[in-house]
Amino acid sequence: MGIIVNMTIAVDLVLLTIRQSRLQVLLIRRGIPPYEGQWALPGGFVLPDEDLEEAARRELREETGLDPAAGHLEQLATYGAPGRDPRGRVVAVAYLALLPDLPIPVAGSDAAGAAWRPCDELTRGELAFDHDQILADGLERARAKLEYTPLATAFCPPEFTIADLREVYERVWRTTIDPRNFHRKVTGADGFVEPVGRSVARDRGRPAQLFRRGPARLLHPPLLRPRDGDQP
Amino acid sequence: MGIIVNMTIAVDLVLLTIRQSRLQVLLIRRGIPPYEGQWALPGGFVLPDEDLEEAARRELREETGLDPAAGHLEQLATYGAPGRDPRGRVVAVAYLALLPDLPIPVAGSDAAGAAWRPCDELTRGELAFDHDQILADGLERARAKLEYTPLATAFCPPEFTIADLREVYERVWRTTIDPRNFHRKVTGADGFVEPVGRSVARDRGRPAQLFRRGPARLLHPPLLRPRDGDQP
DNA sequence: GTAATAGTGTCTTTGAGACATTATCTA
DNA sequence: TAGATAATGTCTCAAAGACACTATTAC
Repeated sequence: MGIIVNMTIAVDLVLLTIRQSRLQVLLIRRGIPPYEGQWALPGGFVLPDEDLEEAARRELREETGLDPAAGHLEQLATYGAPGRDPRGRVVAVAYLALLPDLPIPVAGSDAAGAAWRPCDELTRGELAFDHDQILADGLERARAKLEYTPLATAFCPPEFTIADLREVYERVWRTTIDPRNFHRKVTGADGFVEPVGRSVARDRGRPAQLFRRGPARLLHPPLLRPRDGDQP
Repeated sequence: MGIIVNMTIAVDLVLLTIRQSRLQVLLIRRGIPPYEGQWALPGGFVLPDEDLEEAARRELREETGLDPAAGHLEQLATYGAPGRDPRGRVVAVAYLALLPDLPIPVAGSDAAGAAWRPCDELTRGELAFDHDQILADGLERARAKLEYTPLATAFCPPEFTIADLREVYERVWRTTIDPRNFHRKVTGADGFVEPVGRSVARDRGRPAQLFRRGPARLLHPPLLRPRDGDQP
C-alpha cells in the first residue's frame, strides 16, 4: 500500500498519409541508442506542465514541421509494459494522426532522418521498441474509423474530388470500390461532403466536381468495408 | 531538449454492470483527501514492475473482490491534464470493465465505502477529479461496442436467455427493442450465441432457451442502435 | 472519331423494422 | 380457462452491390 512510483511519460506518433497512391507512415531513423540505426515512430517526452495532446501536437510540429490542424489527431492507446524500453520504465501514450499529402518532412533534432514508408513494406520486427504493435493498432483504428466517421477527408486537401476520397478508402482498406456506388453513397450521406461549385480537370476524362468536408462527425449509415466472411 | 520528467501513473476503473434492471457503475466514497467524502472511480497506482492491464486487474480484485475473467476488461483512454490531480502530476490510464451482476463489492483499503450507482442518477460534477469525463467516455465506448461486438454477453452470466441479452442492450442504449426482431437477429448472427440445449422457466410465460457466448469477436452485420436522425 | 473518367439510373438481394401468429408455460 | 412470454413467419421499406447508360473532357 501507498507505494508511489515515478515513471517517464512519452508520446509516440503514428502519422499516416496517402502518398504515391499508398498508405504510408512517417518513421524516424534513430540516431542514438537504444535501437540506434533502427526505424521508429516519432515521439518524445511530455514536458512538466504540458497536456498529453499538447505534447503530441508539439512533437508533430517539431519532427515534421506539419500543422496538426491540417489533418486529424486523436489518442490511440497507452503502452506501459515494464520491459518495453531498456532505459527504464517509460509509459508511452500513442497518438494517431491522419494527414494530407504534404511536403517531405524535415529531420528532427535527435533523429538521423525521417521518411515516409509504405505500411505494407514494413516487416515484422523492423521497428524499435514495441512500435510494430503500436503501428498495427493505429492502422486498425484508422481502418475502423473510416467506416463510421468522415475522417477519410483528413487524408485529403481542403478541396478534393470524390475520386480522391475513394482512393483514400481503397488504399487504407486495401480494396477496390465501385466508383459509381461510392459516388452515390458519399454524396448521399448527410453532411459528409459539400460541393464547392467548381470542377477540376485531371489527365483524362470528364472534369470532376470539387468538394470540401461537411459538418457531420459520424456517418449514418456507415460505409462498411468488405469482410472475409468465408469459412474454408 | 533532453528534459525528462517523472510522473505518477495511476489506473482508474470504469466498472459497469446491469443491476436491478439499470446500468450501474461502481463508485468509491473517498476516505482521504483530496476530494474526501466525494464519490470517485476506483483506482490506484501502478507498481514498479507491473504492466498497465495487470494493475487494472489487481485493482479490480482489490477493490471489488471480483474476478476480471468473469467479464471483459479493456483499456479506455489516458488522462493527463497537468491540473487534474491537486497532489501533483498524475497520469491516469483508464480501463473499462463490463461485468455480470455479482455480489455487492467490498470496501477497499483506503476507501470509506464502495457502491453500485445507477449511471443516470449521477449529476454532472458529482465525481472527484475528472472522473465525470472518464465515466462519460466509458459509457460511450460501451454503447458503441455493443453495436459491432458480442460484448453484451460480458454483462451476462455464463448461461443466459435472449431476453437477458436484450435487456442488456435496452439498459445500455436506453431504448426499447422489439423482442421478436432482436431474437431473430441475435440467433442469426454467426457465432454470437450458441444454444446450450436446456430451457429455463421464469415467472410467467413460455420457458426460454439458454445460450452461452459464441466464438465471434465481431458482429457482421452490426446491430446499429437507433439514432436521433431528426434535424428540427 | 476513341479512350478515359465523372456522374446517373435501374435492378436484385439483403437486412431492418412492424407486426401477425403459434407455442408453452403459470395462475 | 386467461395471461404472459418465447419463438417463428410475413410484409414493407431502405440500403448495398452489380452494372447499363449518359456526360464531358483529352487526344
